[in-house]
Amino acid sequence: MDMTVSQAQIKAGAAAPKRPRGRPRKNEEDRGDGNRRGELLRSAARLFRRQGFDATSTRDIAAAVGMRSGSPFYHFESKSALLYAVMEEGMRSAIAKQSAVMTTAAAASTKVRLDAAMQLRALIRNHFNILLGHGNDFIPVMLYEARSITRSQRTALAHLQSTYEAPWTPVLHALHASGHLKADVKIARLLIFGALNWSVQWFDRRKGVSLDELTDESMKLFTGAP
Amino acid sequence: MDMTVSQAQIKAGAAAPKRPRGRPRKNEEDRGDGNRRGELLRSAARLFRRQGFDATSTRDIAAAVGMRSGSPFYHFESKSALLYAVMEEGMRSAIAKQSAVMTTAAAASTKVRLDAAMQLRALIRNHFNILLGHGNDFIPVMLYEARSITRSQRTALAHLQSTYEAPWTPVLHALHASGHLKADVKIARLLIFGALNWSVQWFDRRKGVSLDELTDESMKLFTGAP
DNA sequence: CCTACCGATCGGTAGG
DNA sequence: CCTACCGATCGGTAGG
Repeated sequence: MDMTVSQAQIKAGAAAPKRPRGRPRKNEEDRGDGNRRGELLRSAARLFRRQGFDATSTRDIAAAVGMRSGSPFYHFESKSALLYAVMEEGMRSAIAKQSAVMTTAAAASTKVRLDAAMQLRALIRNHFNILLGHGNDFIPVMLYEARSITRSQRTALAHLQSTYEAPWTPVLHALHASGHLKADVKIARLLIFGALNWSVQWFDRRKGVSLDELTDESMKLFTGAP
Repeated sequence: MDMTVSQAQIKAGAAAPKRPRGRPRKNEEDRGDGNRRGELLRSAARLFRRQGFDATSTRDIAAAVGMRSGSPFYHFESKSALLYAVMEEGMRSAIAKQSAVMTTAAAASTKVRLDAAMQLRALIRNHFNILLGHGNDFIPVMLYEARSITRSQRTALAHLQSTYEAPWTPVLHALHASGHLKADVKIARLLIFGALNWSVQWFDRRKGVSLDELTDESMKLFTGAP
């Protein structure tokens, strides 16, 4: 720390004292607001969503957080590692929000056996929020840029997606058993996710319809009752 | 035609006889199987769908039809003009197929007032075929690469899309009036298209489920009855 | 995290 | 439709 220049010079041929190289340790990058990695993730998500992955250069991302062109590679191995990080962060956050919502829904219910329709409503409402809520670019990026990650990354993501989708299946089975859902559960789940996910393409926050209304209409469409 | 070299040389400074330059006339490019433009369109559609627009180079497309790197620009002004041509061709073909289907459905019916559920079924079945049928890459490209065309191209496409969607609205209104569709018609249409369009992401032709089954389950999900 | 840079690739064009 | 080419941009890296 207090080593003088002359002392350093005595070690002839030894490396001069440098700032640490390489990517920062996990607990370094996660703490505080000096979280440049997080800023990169958020900016990358916004740009990837707006322009697409291929049309966004690492220079664009660097500029968005006030860095020079080469600096994102201090935080991420490659551009596609950055894309995958956006997707993974999006899925982890979505899974966390969904469990919180389901826990709350369960606690609010006075019945031992939860009403399946109410649960589906909670799942759909939360899903719309994840897709369309303000500043939520991570999941849209995951949905529409899956082509640009490697096969093994896709496999890893598929596990997170299974975790996310898991709570939907028993709810749909219950609704099928009670006659509220007529279609085959497996295909219904795929069609329902499609209907919801596609909203990213047309939903306009400024145009009147609220996420609650969207949820009501979805429930009517899929189960015949709000 | 029979002008000799010496005759040509007499016209000092005049342009020597050349093969015609520029893009071919409309009636030239549309006739016969020497339709290189059509081959370019089909190959571009396949590559754009597989790899995405940005990840596909004009060299890839040229190679796919056995051309050299610069030759696609003989047929199309630019790469994005090629993309737009794929989308437009996709929409025109889809509109044509849909009208044919609706005409047939009307002719097959003995009732003056067509059954709305039967019409919706026909529309959905045809839509699945357009999305998932063998070699149909044009519409998937249109659905997932809209970001890469210009605003004015998007406006032009929107007109074609309105034409395509037009027959759906009265059918959905009829089903709403008869109580088979509970949701708001406008939102229902958006959600239904989402459910269908998303199938491009997960449908696997080799995995058992047929387009007819998919249509049945869709009808059950949206109207409660196959 | 910055400076300075490299090799590769890409859309597009002139001229035949 | 081919040949030969150009300018621009891009992901990524060495070294500090």
